[in-house]
Formats: sequence, structure tokens, C-alpha cells
Amino acid sequence: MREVEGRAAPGRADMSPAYDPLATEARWYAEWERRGYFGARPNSGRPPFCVVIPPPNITGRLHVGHALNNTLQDIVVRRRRMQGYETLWLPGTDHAGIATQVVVQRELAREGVDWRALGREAFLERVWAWKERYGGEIVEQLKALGFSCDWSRLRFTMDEGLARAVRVAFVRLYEDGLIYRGERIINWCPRDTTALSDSEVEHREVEGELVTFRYELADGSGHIDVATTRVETMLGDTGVAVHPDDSRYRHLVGRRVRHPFTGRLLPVVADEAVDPDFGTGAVKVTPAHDPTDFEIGQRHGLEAVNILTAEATISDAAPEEFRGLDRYAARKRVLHRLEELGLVVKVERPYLHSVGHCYRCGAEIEPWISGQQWFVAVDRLKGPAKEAALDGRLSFFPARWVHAFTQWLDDLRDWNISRQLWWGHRIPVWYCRDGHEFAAVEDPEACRVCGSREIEQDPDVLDTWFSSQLWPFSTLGWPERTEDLEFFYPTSVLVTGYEILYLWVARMVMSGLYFMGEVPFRDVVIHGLVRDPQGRKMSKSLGNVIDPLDVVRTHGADALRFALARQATGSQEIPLGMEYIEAARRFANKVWNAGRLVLSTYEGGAPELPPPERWTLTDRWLLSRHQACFEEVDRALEEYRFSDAAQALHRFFWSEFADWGLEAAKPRLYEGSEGERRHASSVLAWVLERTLRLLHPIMPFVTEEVWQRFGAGPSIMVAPWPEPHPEHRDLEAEARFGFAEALVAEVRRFRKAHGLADRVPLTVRVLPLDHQRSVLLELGAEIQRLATVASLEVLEGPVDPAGSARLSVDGAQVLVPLAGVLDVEVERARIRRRLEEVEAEAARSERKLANEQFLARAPAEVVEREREKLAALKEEAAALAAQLEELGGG
RNA sequence: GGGCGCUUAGCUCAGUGGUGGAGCGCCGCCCUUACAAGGCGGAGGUCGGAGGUUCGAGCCCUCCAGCGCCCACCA
Repeated sequence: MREVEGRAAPGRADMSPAYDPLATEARWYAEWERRGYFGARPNSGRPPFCVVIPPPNITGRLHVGHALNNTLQDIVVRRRRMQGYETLWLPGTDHAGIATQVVVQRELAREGVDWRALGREAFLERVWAWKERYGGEIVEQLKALGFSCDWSRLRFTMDEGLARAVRVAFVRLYEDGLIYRGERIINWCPRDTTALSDSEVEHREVEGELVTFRYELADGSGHIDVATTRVETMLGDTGVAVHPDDSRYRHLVGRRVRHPFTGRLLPVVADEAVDPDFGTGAVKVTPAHDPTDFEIGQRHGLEAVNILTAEATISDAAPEEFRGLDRYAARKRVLHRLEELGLVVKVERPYLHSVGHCYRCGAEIEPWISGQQWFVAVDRLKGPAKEAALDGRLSFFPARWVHAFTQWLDDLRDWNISRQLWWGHRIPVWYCRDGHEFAAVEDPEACRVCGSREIEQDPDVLDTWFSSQLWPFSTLGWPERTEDLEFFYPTSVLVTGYEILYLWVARMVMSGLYFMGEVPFRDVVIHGLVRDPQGRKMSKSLGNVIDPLDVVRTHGADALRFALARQATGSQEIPLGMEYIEAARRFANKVWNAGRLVLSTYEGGAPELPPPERWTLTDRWLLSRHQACFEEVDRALEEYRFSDAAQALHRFFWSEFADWGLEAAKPRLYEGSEGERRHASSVLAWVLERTLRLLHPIMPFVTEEVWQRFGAGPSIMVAPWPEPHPEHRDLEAEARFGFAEALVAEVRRFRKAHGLADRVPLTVRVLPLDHQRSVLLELGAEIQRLATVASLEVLEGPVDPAGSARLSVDGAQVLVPLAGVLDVEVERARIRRRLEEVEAEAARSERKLANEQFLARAPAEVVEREREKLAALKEEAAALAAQLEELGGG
């Protein structure tokens, strides 16, 4: 624990060969928290950066979707903090009206208690108790993943301040005429017995039946056939509608048909809403149970007969023989009775059609008239939101979401905000005995209009999303003008899944603009849903669920975070399996072990580079590649391309820094002079230390644990984001080092082709092209080490190649003397294979260069490159052919 | 009905008009003192199909097929 105390003792004496996340992560999180690194202070003099968390429901345990969402936020937030912003990540939880109420109802049911019988107050006490018990759990789970939220500002959508914000918002909308009450047809969930907004209804294709049945004209002079997928609703039919231009039915408009069960006379009306091409072209009208029919009914003065109870059983408004039946039983019964009466024309089954379902419980939604409901009029809200999305005040990542966003706003209809629940913000409207109605922020004692003390508050509560839409400013203290609100609003970024783009994001934008006059956030980052590697939803029954907390225990939070970031492309699905997390864990281990190597040779202290004039070719190559990595990571994170950033880091760290940089440095580290060792070590340390900082937002723990040992500061969390060094980009060095890489790879391949174990000492003699000579002189020791070569000779001029295998690398000739050892047959095969490749490529190149159009129209440099390539290929082919000849292979 | 996205190695996915990549999986060799949670090498692709633009197309355009998602008052 020494390193936790502040300045670490450098070195790796205490570093075990295997990284142990379990021993590291919780310790560091507690330490960061203790030091107050997560806390933000307004008006610190630094520029503000603020993210509000999409508040998890208090019903939930942390699942992998939360892990993804918050990992991405933490990456953004940690980077900004390192960049010097006054960074606030504001956490909180959501009361989640329906979801929570249902969970508690179920808990009560298990105890044999009916929640309705309990009464409103006692029930709410139970829910609050539930919240106290489980509401904090998810917070602990978020901490286990390393998320750097400012926990001192933790909010809950029903805490005192937010409750006040909800009331102020409601009253203002009410007084501005944007909230109204009306009796309209709404979406009703018969299981949760509440209304839902349009956005809370999920449409799913189901196999049902399409029943065509007959209404006889009241005077017996004919009939009219109608089709329906919900035949039970005919119990509430009060009319039949046809299209006004439909000549087949024009003579029937104005006449009446007789309802077979109720005896009611139903007028035939003409209405534009009818599609003459569907079914029979005539439609039964059930104003109480279908939105279109409701409107038709309104236009033609048809009665709305509500034949369903709140639980979707047949009500007393229907004929006695059907009363009390469940809606599905009624569907069968009505069909059966119609058949008995000979009125069924046909039944198409199965008939695929779309049916609305409750987004919470999955029950089929009934369009229903449930008495008075509250609505938000959206016409004056949606315009400004759309404008903000189009004029750039709001930016979407990926940008394509802007279309979905604006299109949704275009189609948006008034928002039903009243819920027939007990858990939630109660609607702040009171009614007095004399029928007066008023809204108030504070609980009133008397009627605002007549002073009567006999007042009653509206029994309904508000849609959960009504409070959620205020989240970016209510959490900062609104309606008070707090320091936090002044400093941090508008917030900087919102990171969320696309599934709540409409439900939540769009409404925050509308309300932010309305109440604050400003967008609630500048950037909207939309990510996909986590799926299993086969693209299936994670579910218990499939056994493919990944529990983030299990992963933290077995692989570490860093591994989970990296795997998620690595997968987080802009696509709608994010495949994740344990094998991805395994790979990420191995990466964390790689980081740890690269740290061990570098630290074992390093003196400690903030790494410093030797002066540029002393840089070796390897140094220049490594620094150039590191700068390329920096640029890629920095740009990717700037644009919220998390996957690109993670991949760039992985590739650089493993394939470049470790596989080549560290391996190439070993001769100097182990066998070089003291000066060489120090030099090599300080370059590696400099690159590693900076790379750790680049990686820290994604993998905070392992980077901190290694970084501490440099003794370069109190914590990587508060270390600055690396500054760019464009002058380190050195394409010439990369090209020259590339020759060494190619030479090493060719020798390795040769070794493998002949099955020569690393133990067998190889001598390699190279006749380089002029520009390659210095590379060999500078990198001789590195090349020997990397290619496991005992002796590397640089030739001055042509040498008799007899008895040697001959390789070709970028035009350089490479001889591997192995007289007597070489298996001639294998060598012949190797050469023949290579020759085929070279000849095929040369042929392709020749064809291209024979094309006059290519010569005329392609850029000169492309043509030149092609010429050089062909020349090299031809040279190599000739050499290969000559060798074959010598080997007598024919 | 409208809209969006996807189709590239066995799997999951990157890919900026100029010789097709990664991770995982597979085959082979190696316990080399950072790491066997590793190293090295290898196999494996007519880039969904058909046209078009271009000197040149995985990439740009059109059409087609399949898959996924969102929206919609398909009774």
C-alpha cells in the first residue's frame, strides 16, 4: 500500500508476473474518492465540463448495458478532467414510476397483501422503504466499475429539490397553456392499469385473425360486410364507415344497420379515413376502442360505448351474455355467436398484424377512454428542438441520428403525462367542490378561485419521463439559480442508448429550451445495445447474460471496460462475449508486464527524453509511431469513436511498442553500456508513461497501478492529458525501420520454412541498397536479437552465394550460408512458391503499365510507384530463377 | 406505408478510390530471465448479387436479394 500514500517508490520489486485486478481496483477507487478527485467546484477558473448520468432505475441491478453506457461516459469525463476542465459527472437514480410500483406490488403479493387494500399512503411508505433498501445498491455497483462520478451530488428524481422542479415546471406549462386536461382515447395497459404515452407503446407483429362479418341493414334490404382483427370490439360498435368516393357503398350512406346483439341501430357514414382498398372497403366504427374510430366518431357524432373495464374484461355496457369475460375469451365468444347467427363471411388466420404492447410489462395495449387525462401540448415545444438539432447547437454522434430525431419531432403528438399510479410525482392540480381547478407549486389550503377549503388533489401521478426531462438542470439546482446551474449548464455531453432517444433525449431538449432557453447539452452520443456474439439479446433463458459484477471479480473492471470500448462502434448492436473480455484481460496483463520490463530498467521520476540529436533510429521510429497513436486516439475520442481509440491503443501498445520497441531495446538494456541502458530506458519510459495516460480513461486501474511506479506525480487521474508532439512524426525513420522489420520477418519465415529451431545459430549476410546500409549499421544488434541471428554481416559488394540460401528484402540481397545443413528440396519448394507469387504480381503490374489510359490519367506518382515495383519484382524473379537453376530444381 | 442501418476471413467487426486488416478461433514450432494471460510463423477472402462511373471500385451511383432496427390511426 506504499504507493497509495502518494509518491511511490519506483521500481518493480513488488510487481508480480501476473496482474491482479482484484487486489488493485477497489484500493485505488477508495483512494481516488478519499482524495476528492471526483468532486467538482464551480467557478474554479477552469472551463466547465459537465455530464449528467442517464439515471438508472432504482429497481435495477447493474447490467452490462449500464456498464457500457457509463464506461463511455467515464472515458469522456476522465479525458476532460486530465485536459484541465472543471469536470462534473453528476450521478443519480430514477424513481421509474411503473417499474418500481410493479415490483413493490409483486413483493406485496408474495406476502399475500393486495396493494389497493393497503391504501395509498401505506403503499407509498413501502415503496420508499424499498428505495432505501435497494436504491443505493446500484451506486455501489457503479463504483466497482471505476466510474468517476461526483457522489457528493448524487440525486434522485423524487428527492426534495427535484420534486420542486417538477412542480415549478408543471405549473409554468399549465399557466402558459401548454398543459391541458381532456377526455380522449389513450393507450391503456390493462395489467398495470394505467395510461401510457405513445412512446411507451411498443408495436410488435403478432399472428392474429382477420374476421369479416356482416351487418344487416335495419330495413332488411341488404347488408354490409366489415373486417376486424379484434372482433370483440364490435360490442361497442356505433357505426359503419365507408369512403365518400366509394361507389359500391354510396347508396348506403345515411342508412342504418342493426347490431345483432344490442339491437342498436348503427348509421352508415362516409369518412375520408377509410381506405376503400382494404378488406371490404367498409369499416366498423368503435369510437371507444380505436383511435381512428374515435376520430370518425367525433366527426359524425357517434356515441362512444366503452365495453372494456380497466382490466380489459367486458364491461356492463355490453350485452349481459358477454359481461365479465376476459378480452381474449370475449373474442372467441363473439366470433362463435356471430357464426351461430350466420353472419361470419370469412376468417383469415393466421393474420399478421401490428399490436401495441406495454414497454414495461409487455401486455397488449388497449386504446381506451379512461376519463380525464393530462396532456402536454407539444406544438410550441417541438419547433425549437428541431431548430437546435439542425442549426448545430446540438450535435449528434453518429450524425445520422439527427434525421431520426427531427423526423420524430415532426410527427410528435400531444403527450399524455398522467398515470393512474401511486408511485411518482403527484399532479399538482387541485379541484374544489365548486368545480374550480388550479395548479400550485406549494400545497394549497384553499381553492385559488373561490377560497373553498374543500379541495382535493388530482389522484394521478406524472409520467416518469416528465421528471426525467428536467434532469440536466433540475440536478444542478433549478429552479434556484445555483452556482452549479450557472456554471455547468448547458452540460457538455449526453451519452445514451438509442432506445431512449425519443422517450428521454428529445424531451430534455424540448424542456431545456423551454425552461432554460438553452439546449441541455451540446453533444449527444448515441450508442447501441449490448448483444451476445450471435447478435441475440442477453437473457437468462439463453444463458448468455454477462453480469458486470462477476466480470469485475474474475477479470477486473479494466477488462470489461476495454472490451466494451473496443466494441463500441457506432452501430446499433454491440456484440460482447466472455472471449472479448478474456482478450481485454490479457491486454491489461500485457500493460502490466510491459511496465515491469521498463520499470526494471528505470531509475524513476517523470521520464524525460534525451536530446533529439542523440536519438537512435529505433528511438525515432518509436516516437513517431507513438505520436501517430496519440493523434489517432485523441482525434477518435474527440469524435466519440471509442472503438477506434481502443483499437489504436491496443495495436500500438502490443504490436509496436511491445513486440518491436521493447524487443529492439533489449540489446541495449541488457548488454549495452550504462549510458546506452539509461538512454534506451528513458525513451521507453517516456513513451510508456504517456501511453498509460492515453489509456487511462479506458483502463483507469492498471494504468494507475503502473504509472505510480514512475514516481511522476500523485495520480494518473490528475495528470495532464499528453500534449501533442507533431515534430516526432518521422516518416523517414519509419520507412528505414520498416526495412529492418521486413528483414527480420523474412529471416524468421526462412527459419520456419526450414524448421530451424532458434537454437540453430544463423549467420546472415546482407548486401543492402545504398540507402539501406545505414539502417543495418545502426540496427545491427536489434536485428540480430529480433531475428535470433548469431551474426549479421553487412556486405560491401557481391559475394559468391554458393552454398547459401538467398532471400530478397526490399531489393537487398540476403544470404544465409547453410552449406550442408540446408534441405535442398525444402529450399526449392520455398523458392518456387515465392517465384510464383512474384511472377503473378509482376504480370499484374505489367498489364497495368501497358494500359495507356492508366499512364495518361493516373497521377504521376502512382505510375512511378508502379514502375519501381515492377522493376523490383523482375529483379527478384530473375534472382529466384537463377537460384532454382543452381539448385537443379528445374 | 415511410425512414435508417447492415451484408468483408470459421465467428464478431474495422476499412480514407491506388497490392484487402484486427480480435477471437484454427494449424505448426518454441516454457527465450516483462508477460505460456506469452513469443514466432502459417493457413484461411471472386469484399451479398447485377449493372454503371473511373486509368483504377470493398469504398462513389443505380437496381436486386437477404438481415436488423425505428416510425405510422395496415381496420
